[in-house]
Amino acid sequence: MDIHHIRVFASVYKHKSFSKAAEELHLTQPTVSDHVKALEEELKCRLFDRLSRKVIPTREAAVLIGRAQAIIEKVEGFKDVLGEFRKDLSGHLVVGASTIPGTYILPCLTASFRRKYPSVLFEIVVSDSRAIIDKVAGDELLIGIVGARLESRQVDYKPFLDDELIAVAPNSFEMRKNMGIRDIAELPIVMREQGSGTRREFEKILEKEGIDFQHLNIVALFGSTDAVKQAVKEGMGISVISRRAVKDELKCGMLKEIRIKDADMKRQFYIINHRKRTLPHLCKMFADYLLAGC
Amino acid sequence: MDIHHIRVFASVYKHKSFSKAAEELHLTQPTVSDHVKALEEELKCRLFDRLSRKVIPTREAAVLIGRAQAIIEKVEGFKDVLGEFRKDLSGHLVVGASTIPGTYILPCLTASFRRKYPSVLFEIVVSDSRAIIDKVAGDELLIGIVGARLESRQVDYKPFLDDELIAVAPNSFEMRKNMGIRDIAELPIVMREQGSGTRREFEKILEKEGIDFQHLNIVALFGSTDAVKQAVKEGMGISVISRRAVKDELKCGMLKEIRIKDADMKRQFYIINHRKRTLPHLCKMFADYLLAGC
DNA sequence: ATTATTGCATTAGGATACCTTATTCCCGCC
DNA sequence: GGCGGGAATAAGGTATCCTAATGCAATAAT
Repeated sequence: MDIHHIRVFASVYKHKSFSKAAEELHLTQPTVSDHVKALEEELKCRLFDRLSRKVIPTREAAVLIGRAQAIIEKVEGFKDVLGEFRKDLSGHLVVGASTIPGTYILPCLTASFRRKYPSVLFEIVVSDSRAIIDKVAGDELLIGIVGARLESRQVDYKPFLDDELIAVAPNSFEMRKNMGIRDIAELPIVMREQGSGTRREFEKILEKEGIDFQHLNIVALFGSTDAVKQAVKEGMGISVISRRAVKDELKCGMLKEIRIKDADMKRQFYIINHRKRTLPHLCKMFADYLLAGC
Repeated sequence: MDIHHIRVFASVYKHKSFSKAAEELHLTQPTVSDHVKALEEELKCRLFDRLSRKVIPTREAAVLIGRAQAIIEKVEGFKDVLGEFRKDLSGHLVVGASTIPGTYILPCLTASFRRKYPSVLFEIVVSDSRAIIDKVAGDELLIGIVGARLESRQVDYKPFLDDELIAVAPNSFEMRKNMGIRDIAELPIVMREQGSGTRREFEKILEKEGIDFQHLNIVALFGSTDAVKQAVKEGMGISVISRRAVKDELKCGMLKEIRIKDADMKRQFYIINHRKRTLPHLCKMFADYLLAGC
């Protein structure tokens, strides 16, 4: 019982002719004969009386034609269901983000996306990079934006925006000229916790310069970027932090940047997703929107 | 886009497994893989994420599954529609019949059929054999019961009941012993019209005996059997008529039978239908009921 | 770590169903 | 009786579908 047979049956019924049906379906007349015959054998009942000049459907055919048309319609519509679904850009979109992207990047980007697609409801889950990566690897989150690239074979990283780490000090700090990375390492430092992408990038920079992280003069660890900023403002020490996080403070003079002459402090943000999972349409649209530069 | 593909898709969705689906559908796992792949290519979207140990439907699959199940259900039901239809033995059943069957046979048989299937509405069209045969040949009637076999390549005859023509005379008639067919031919005769099966059978009998119908002493022609009977009772002459038509009159002595020693006056009734048309189910059931001896 | 186990993908082969062309058959119509 | 329209039949090629065997990746077990 194939959809083909049903299609042929319906066409013959419509035209009351095998050859007309063949024409409509771009088949030959013998093929149509064959399919009708196959259906008749399967149903164990004659569907058409083939008179010399005309073809007359039997009562059974008349009973079946409605059902046949319904089936054809449904099958035709099968593809279209997807089209409808794709057009409908609304729904609940959960995005994981590490601290910097979640706090200083996504609020702006989600706002602009929502201006384009107003019926989208965003939920931004903010945590540190390690936690977001784990959640994506573990299928708890479908998409995430993080500031570090940690080993995980489950996760696919796509470079997103550039960022730069800078060293910041309290406004009272007396800046020397031409400070290098090794000078920084001598100062008292306030840092984020272990899983932080910012911290990890800083560790990598130190490593490249041959400086052991253990030997830093770390005076406090905080679970949030804001806490770090507050601590620096209070004069606990300096910190190394995303330029994006302290843009406002630098502008109004609450913090000052320590320019470092010898280290490349650039870093990347990444859009991440599970390597094997297909993103739902809305999710994919958002990712593409971000990657295309919004 | 084949029904097969959809069936496989639905099964994989149900079991979240290609191999379980293969088992359910009595296919092999590669076949299932192939079909899913074909569907995915046709729809240009991934339907399942194949993780190592589990298969997870994508959002698109979730959207399609409802439609898929609806299609499958409809296709499964396609055959059953016929079953339902066949069970329903009710409706309007038009049967053509020549005079004798229509008057003396069908009333009894339709009554017994209706005791079995009470929701059938009979309509018996009575005319002479020629007219009924023409209507069946011309698709005006689907089924008929007649007392003569006339040439028509459109019509299929199935022998039904036996009948016997007998000669009847008014009660006042003075019977001689050992009357033969040639004696009958001498008497004044009352007859049915040209198209009558009874008349035609009588002509055939005469012909076999070498008697020319033109030489009969015909005194009246009537359009109905009852009229003939009345005429005989009134003493207009004798007649040759179906035994079934005069059963009651013979019993209560209103007519008397003239026994004829030398002629075989047996004849057949036939159930007829168009050679090329398929009978609707109710019609076929009734024909089978009659042919099976009720 | 190494080795099973599970589960999907891939490949090659053979059977089957499908479609086509050519031809025949049937019936109604000149 | 010959003609013509329309379906059935026959024969052949091809695409499809299925099986069996193998590959490959991710767990789970030793």
